[in-house]
Amino acid sequence: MGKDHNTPQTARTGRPTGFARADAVQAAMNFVWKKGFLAASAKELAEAMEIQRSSFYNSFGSREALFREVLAVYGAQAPDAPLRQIKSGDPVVPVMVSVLRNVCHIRATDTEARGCLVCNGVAELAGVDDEIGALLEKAVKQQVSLMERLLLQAVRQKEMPAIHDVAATAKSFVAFLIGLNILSKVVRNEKQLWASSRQFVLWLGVPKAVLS
Amino acid sequence: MGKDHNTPQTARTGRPTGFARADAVQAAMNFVWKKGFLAASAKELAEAMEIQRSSFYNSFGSREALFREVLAVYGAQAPDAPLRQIKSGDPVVPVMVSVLRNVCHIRATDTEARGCLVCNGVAELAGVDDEIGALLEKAVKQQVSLMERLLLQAVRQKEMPAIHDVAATAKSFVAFLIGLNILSKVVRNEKQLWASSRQFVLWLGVPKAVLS
DNA sequence: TTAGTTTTGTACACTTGTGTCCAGTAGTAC
DNA sequence: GTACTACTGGACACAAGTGTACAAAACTAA
Repeated sequence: MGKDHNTPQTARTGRPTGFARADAVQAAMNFVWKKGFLAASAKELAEAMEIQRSSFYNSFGSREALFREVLAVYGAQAPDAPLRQIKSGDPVVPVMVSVLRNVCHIRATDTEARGCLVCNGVAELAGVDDEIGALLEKAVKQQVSLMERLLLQAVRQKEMPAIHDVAATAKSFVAFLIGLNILSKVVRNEKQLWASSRQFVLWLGVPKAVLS
Repeated sequence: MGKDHNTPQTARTGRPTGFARADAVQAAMNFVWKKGFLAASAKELAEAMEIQRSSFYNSFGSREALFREVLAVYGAQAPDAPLRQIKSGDPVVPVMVSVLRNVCHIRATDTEARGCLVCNGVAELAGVDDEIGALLEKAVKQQVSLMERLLLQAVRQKEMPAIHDVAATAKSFVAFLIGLNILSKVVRNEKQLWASSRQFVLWLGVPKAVLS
């Protein structure tokens, strides 16, 4: 019958899978992160994951299906993930600041200078790929909505001064964050990246005291 | 003898080239802009340029050589080109503002939502491709240096208030510009893009009067 | 016209990648 | 042990792309 590709659970019968799915997805993520989505062929992906191409197709079905899993994993471990965990009532500004600081640190210490997988992906696939491209576009739009919510919350909680146009400020923040991630592929100095980011949050009206 | 690939001049003897080189480069640019550098095969490029593959290799030598010409053409017609024309003594802030406004306009009205060729290219090739990737990285670094020079000039000419850390501010500007270009592939509304950009230049300390 | 020069159409000999198929292998359930 | 099931290695038949080679074509100069 139709094979269950997206089956995280181990089947209770039959020959067991000869590899850990999570490890394989992680390996695929690292490969795509470096090479880009389109340039990563099924052959190369299978090699990077240390599995056969037949196992690749059997377990994941297609490159696109794997990419969806890769993006889910990336989203959970990306430096901006803490922003998505903020609940109503939680402090916002300290998280925003630490996320920015972390982006600078992680991007600058990545010896391969890969930047952000989502940012790279949007640059590569938005408007080109209907499946993964659309997924990435959605991620960016959600990031914008999230920032609108968080900025409103921060103002309401008196963590920062009033904002005239929250929608515009949210987009400025997302634009800066994307640009920072791309720029980090070229400017490899953490202090310099942080100096720019620090500047940016001060413009937002974040009190200097929050910057430790 | 070794063929002169990068020969813009028409040879004075032999069979004449059956196509206009500038048009072919323009067609290649539009193709790469949409598809990306790595995904553009010599075959597809030749088709897009409406020439034979043999003519392609004969006239340009390689994909990389063509890409270099493409980038030169792009650089001259990109919306941020006016920044590179500013001489010492020229006004800076009006140009900065009009460049940002133009980026918003051009990106939003591009029906293919291709964003910026250089930004896309950096996301795709920085740290991966030694030839074109390195060229793009250089372009970004030059943009940072240029902004340092222009910000200093603007302050000196009393077009904007003093800046504490010019290097950091220049990088913030470049990061925002890159991010804006990437974001424009997802946020397709010119007014929204401009609202964010307007916000950003106000943070820079540009007087509201300059924003017409 | 003839010689000299350069471009162009087509073909060649690869290399790389694709998705599928299936026998063989390695487990579980009874 | 005997079913039953699912994963794996290797092969297959294409499809696409690479860079080069070379004769025919198309021009200039003498």
